[in-house]
Amino acid sequence: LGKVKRNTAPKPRSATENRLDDQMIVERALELIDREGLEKFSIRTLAGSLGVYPAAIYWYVPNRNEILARVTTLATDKILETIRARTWQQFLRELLTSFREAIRKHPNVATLISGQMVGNSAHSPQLIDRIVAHLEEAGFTGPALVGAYNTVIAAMVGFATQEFAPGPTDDSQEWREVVESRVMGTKSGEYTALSRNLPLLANKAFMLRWQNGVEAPFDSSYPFYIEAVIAGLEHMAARKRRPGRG
Amino acid sequence: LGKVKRNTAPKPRSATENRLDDQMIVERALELIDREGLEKFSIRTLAGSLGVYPAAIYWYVPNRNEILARVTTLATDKILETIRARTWQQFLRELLTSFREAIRKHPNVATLISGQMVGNSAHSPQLIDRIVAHLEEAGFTGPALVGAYNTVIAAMVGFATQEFAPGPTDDSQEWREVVESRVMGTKSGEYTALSRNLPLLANKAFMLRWQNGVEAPFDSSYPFYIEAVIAGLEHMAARKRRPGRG
DNA sequence: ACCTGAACACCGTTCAAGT
DNA sequence: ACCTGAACACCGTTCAAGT
Repeated sequence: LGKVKRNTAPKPRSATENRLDDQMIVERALELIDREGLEKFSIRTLAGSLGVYPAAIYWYVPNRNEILARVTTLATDKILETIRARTWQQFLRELLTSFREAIRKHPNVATLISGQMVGNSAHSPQLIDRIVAHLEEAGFTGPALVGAYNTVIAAMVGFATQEFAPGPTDDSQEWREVVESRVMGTKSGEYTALSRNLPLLANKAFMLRWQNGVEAPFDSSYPFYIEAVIAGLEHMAARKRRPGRG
Repeated sequence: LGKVKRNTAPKPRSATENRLDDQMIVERALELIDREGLEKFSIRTLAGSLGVYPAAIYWYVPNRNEILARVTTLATDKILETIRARTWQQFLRELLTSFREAIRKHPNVATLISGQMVGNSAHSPQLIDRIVAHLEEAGFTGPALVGAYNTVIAAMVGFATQEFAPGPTDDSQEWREVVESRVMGTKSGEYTALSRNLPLLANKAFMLRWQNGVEAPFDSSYPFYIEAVIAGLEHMAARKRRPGRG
């Protein structure tokens, strides 16, 4: 009522926070992305939230992509802390669980992480070192160690980032209609395996759901997935030990 | 020499292509993304490339996100065609290989696919039906079928989209320096497992590379990954058949 | 029905100028 | 050293107007 929208003018900073630095820029960016989503995030809203003009950001950070890269690091850099595993199997179990919990807390960065983090240069050497150490413990050496390492990283990132990635629309009713029209709107009796299992899969499976992991988490699929990944690596480790197999 | 940059004015359409439609919009969009990358893609350059004003696009397509969603579908909708498998294991082997080949041809859409496709509503019911049918063949029913299905989708999308996702910079020398400074720039002797295996992993592993899958594909890691996924699912199928286990 | 031409409300980034 | 204030070169999208 009578309020004027003034996006260009920064709000005054409070007395306690009258100096900017790069850490508070990245932390505030993560807060804003958590709250408003990635699409609404901009340097200008970030600056406004910090009470400065947009150009002030560039004194501390070279560009927007650098902020986003540091946001993904911030969202995932605690995943090692809770892990207390003795065996390599238990380590992987806890690693995948811990990573998923991090994404669950920051679902709006999920797409950033799958898009940037792995291909690029985020995570800490500590994490990489511990993964490699546990895979050596499992018996992997040489090219098999490389394969096992890449399998672990892809497995860690691949599931959870998909599970929690925001849907195509905020309106789950609209999303549901798109899914249903695509799955149902076909000649009856054509996709027999799919339609037979549709009650089981509906809203519980990739490409057949209308809510993302925040509202409808894959809480029973994920343990299955973890055990499948570990069993697969156990099999490959055993295969390595009898090289006559090919 | 003397050329004037005129981004706002559309080039005249040739006589053969003087009518627009949604299919050619999506196809041209994919071409432009393949050629110039996702960051440079815009409705305005797309319109310019088609010889029309930007607003003309909106007669056929509701918004930019819809174009991108249809681009991901276009880039991946042929993956079933080459598959001639008899067993479910061989089907998964060919599926993961075929999906990776699709991403290899369109690396600049990799981040779109991991960000949108799976969480959302892209793929054809045919693909889903065939995956479900082969997992039933493997012996999965009930919640285990859901787990196996989600495992297959996450496995299919997770690795290849990461592998081919564009790096943080076009300059691989710069990328290399970032990776090296992060991995090397630590107290010597601290990350023993990592530094011991660094020659093996360098530029062949996620987070330890400075080229993406286009220049340095994970051609030996991917078969390892496929076999690990299949072996893991075989293990879970066998576990299902003796329910006293757990 | 299909597209133009212009406008609206934004962007990221740069840069001289202030303090 | 750190930030302002304004500008540049873009965006996606809307809409009256043309044909």
